[in-house]
Amino acid sequence: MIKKIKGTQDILPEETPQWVALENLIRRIMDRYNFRELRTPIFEQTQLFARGIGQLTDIVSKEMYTFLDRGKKQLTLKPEMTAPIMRAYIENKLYAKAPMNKLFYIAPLFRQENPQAGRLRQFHQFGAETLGTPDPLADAEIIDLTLTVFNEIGLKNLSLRINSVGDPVCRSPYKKQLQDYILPKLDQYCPYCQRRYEENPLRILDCKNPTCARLNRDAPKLTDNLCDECNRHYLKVKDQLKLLGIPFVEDPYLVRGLDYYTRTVFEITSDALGAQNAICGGGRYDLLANELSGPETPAVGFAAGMERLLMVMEQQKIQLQAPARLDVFLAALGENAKKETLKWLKRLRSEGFSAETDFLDRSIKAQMREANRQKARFVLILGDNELKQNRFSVKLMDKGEQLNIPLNEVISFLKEQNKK
RNA sequence: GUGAGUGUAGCUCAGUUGGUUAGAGCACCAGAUUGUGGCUCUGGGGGUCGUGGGUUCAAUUCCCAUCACUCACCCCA
Repeated sequence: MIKKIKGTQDILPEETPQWVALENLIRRIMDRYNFRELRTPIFEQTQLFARGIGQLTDIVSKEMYTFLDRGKKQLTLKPEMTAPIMRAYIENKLYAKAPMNKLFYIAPLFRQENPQAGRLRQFHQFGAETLGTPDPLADAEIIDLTLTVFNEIGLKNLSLRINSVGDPVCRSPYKKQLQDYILPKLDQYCPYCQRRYEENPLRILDCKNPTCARLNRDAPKLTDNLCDECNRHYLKVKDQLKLLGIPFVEDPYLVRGLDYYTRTVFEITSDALGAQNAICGGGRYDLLANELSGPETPAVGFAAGMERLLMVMEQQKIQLQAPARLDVFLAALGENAKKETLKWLKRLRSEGFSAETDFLDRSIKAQMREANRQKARFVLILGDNELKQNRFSVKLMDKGEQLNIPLNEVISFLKEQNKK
């Protein structure tokens, strides 16, 4: 048997309504916040991610699906959306059409990691990016937007953590300061942290190894060493969150994995998930456009994991949409009646009813069972008796009643019933 | 890449201290009700016990290997 690729999932018909409902809700809210959808190709030149996300990040160094096409071009299935959005923004010169662009996406992404609860090789994210302003109000709007989506879904027990990672001006002296603090105890840190020491000492701060966390307790904090501008920015973001009534926790150890972040970073986690408990992450990335040879474009955005959201929703028994119900099941008995079924189905469907019949030549009993299985509201029975009288037997499945309705009145009868 | 756990019916799982025809619940089909669903009752179909090898008179059970899945580490959505 040929099986699906490890870490991928079939989304079965019983699950798709929940997906579609979630997507619709996201689109409605994006519309209210005036973000517009941008769709980009499923693959890109590998260079885009290598330069945009950073060579040293886990995503680029070991998780990308990269391959050569027939022209020996190196391509990569997109592992995240911020770089492609920025590429499209630069390539299509959106900055020239408007001084500021608010964009959103819903897209499948690919990372070659070992799957586990809440982690897949093909997964889906939705997200939004505000391009073209350094204003802390934009940071706050992005955070408010994500929480609005989660609140309207009805999610409970989320927590928002925020931090500022500064900019190159304040980060490099701080890096040195941090390395000076760590160096005397470097041999006590875990092997991963020892490796991070040279390349990315900031990441040592959010190591979850208990020993490392203990050693980090008295480490200098970047938030205490921000330059004036970064500090003012961070204060304004926090002010706005307070004004909006959004509860948050400052986490000086929150350091996000991708290289392009500057200033604001944030993460939203749910206690309903396993080890992979982040449902949303984001922040400001003022330098990415430059990195990709575009015009200087301060930007802020977020990405949220759809599968993880759906997992939390399932745990919290949140159903965005009532399960689908069939309006009408047409049960036909005998050759003469069967000849008429498709014509009647077409009529019912053109009147807006969902309608189905039996294609397996089954008994009336089996057809009724099928109608019940599909939660049909009405069953129209057409047999020899009905044909003789030019009438349908109409069974109201919820009540168990059965009526006799002339053929030419059945549509208006069903419409009348529908109003109740 | 590393570690642990699990593979028995469509699904969830029992079970066999190695022994003839491998079980339950749910689901499916049929009958009780020969033109009527849900509830109930009765019956039925469906399994190379993940795969390959070894030990044995005999393996679904023990041993080895292998594959798949799951969870976790790293990191992330």
